[in-house]
Amino acid sequence: METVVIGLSGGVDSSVAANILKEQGYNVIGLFMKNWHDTTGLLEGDCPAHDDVVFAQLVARKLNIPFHTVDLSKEYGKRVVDYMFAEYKKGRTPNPDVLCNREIKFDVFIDAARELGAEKVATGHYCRKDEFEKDGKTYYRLLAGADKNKDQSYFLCQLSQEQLKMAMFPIGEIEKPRVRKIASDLNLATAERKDSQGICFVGKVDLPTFLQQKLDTKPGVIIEIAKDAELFSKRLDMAYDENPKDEELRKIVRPYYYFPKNGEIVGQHNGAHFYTIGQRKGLNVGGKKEPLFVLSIDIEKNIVYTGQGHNHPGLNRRALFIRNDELHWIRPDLALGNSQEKELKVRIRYRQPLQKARLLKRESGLFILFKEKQRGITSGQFAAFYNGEELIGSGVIA
RNA sequence: GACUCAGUAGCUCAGUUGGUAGAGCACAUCCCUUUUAAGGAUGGGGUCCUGAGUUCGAACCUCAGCUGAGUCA
Repeated sequence: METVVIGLSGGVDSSVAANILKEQGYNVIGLFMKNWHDTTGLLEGDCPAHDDVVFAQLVARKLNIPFHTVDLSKEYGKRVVDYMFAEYKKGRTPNPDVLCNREIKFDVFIDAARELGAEKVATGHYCRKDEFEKDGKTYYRLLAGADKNKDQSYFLCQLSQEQLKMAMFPIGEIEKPRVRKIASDLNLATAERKDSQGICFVGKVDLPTFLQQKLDTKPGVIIEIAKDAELFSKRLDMAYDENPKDEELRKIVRPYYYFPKNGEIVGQHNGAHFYTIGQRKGLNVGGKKEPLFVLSIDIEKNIVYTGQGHNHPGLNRRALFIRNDELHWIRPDLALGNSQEKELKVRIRYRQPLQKARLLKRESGLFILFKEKQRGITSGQFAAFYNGEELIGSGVIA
């Protein structure tokens, strides 16, 4: 009987996942991890994370499986939270949960699970996995969850074959309403619990407040760039099917760089690094016909550039770039070689409908050209590439 | 110095031949969502520049004043 350690979070998904494993005949062990103790900037009054361990334990008892806890907060702080602050400081917008999966749930957590005798590790993610042989070698595939609405494969876009090999996703084949139903049929304490939100283990925080722990406030100006600003008309654009030269690729992939003379001052902010591209709320600038969105932040000069309306040219871009050292293939056998190209589906944020795109690999990195212009392409976020249902790679947007 | 125009929610403005006010943006809350965002719903908020007058009744009419913008000398 194979031993599987399931990460019990105190939510429904992992509860039901544990039950499914049990029914499938595995030797199941529940392991709860506590990764964060601070509550700075936490929203929602009381701290719901405090109850999580209690719920996890209740579920383990109900399912009659051993229950353990582990404190990985030191590693979490070092490998996820520090990265977060560092990225924001650089003016990028990180995705801590993608890192959390790569560095914690499918790394140090696996180590902890192994100490309990785990041969496999399971989580309550909505995604699927399968495997196949090629040239005598086993390859693992990360697939979207059967519940299209809940598919969480995006958050696992940085996993390796090694990590995938150990992983099991018991609820990947079923839909959320069914998960709820199973939980309530089993009378699990977590059946009615609200889905968790916010940063994994940290919770729903007010970002500026949270970031102020380590990042200083610094007053600066908000500048509005008109829709018809000259720099937009000078911008290179190209048809999706065109065959671009390398030089054109480099141009089209570049974010817009603004200067104060390109627009006019419309307000004040407390630190450009507290904002992200595409953001609308929190600018505190009124008197406009259409809402103002952040187009760009300049960390050096501490300026937030904004533009009016969803269709602002500065907000919608055709292409993005991923550096070689920030490019990751879940399926190394499908990695594009330099000068190779492939049409795939890409998403640049969780739950975004997949977008048709051309991936062009060059010596300097990977260029992604979208069929439709994309809103809020943001440096530091992850672009994930799908071949049908399968997530084959990802990278950090430069 | 004269004249013209303007002064209405935090901002930009609309408004009824006179019956005590609205829209967009901003903001708040909730929903959605294991990132950042976006999106959806709901909501709070106004001595209608000040004073006097006309009127049953004025933010809308009259007069004076204050403030701002502009034009002409």
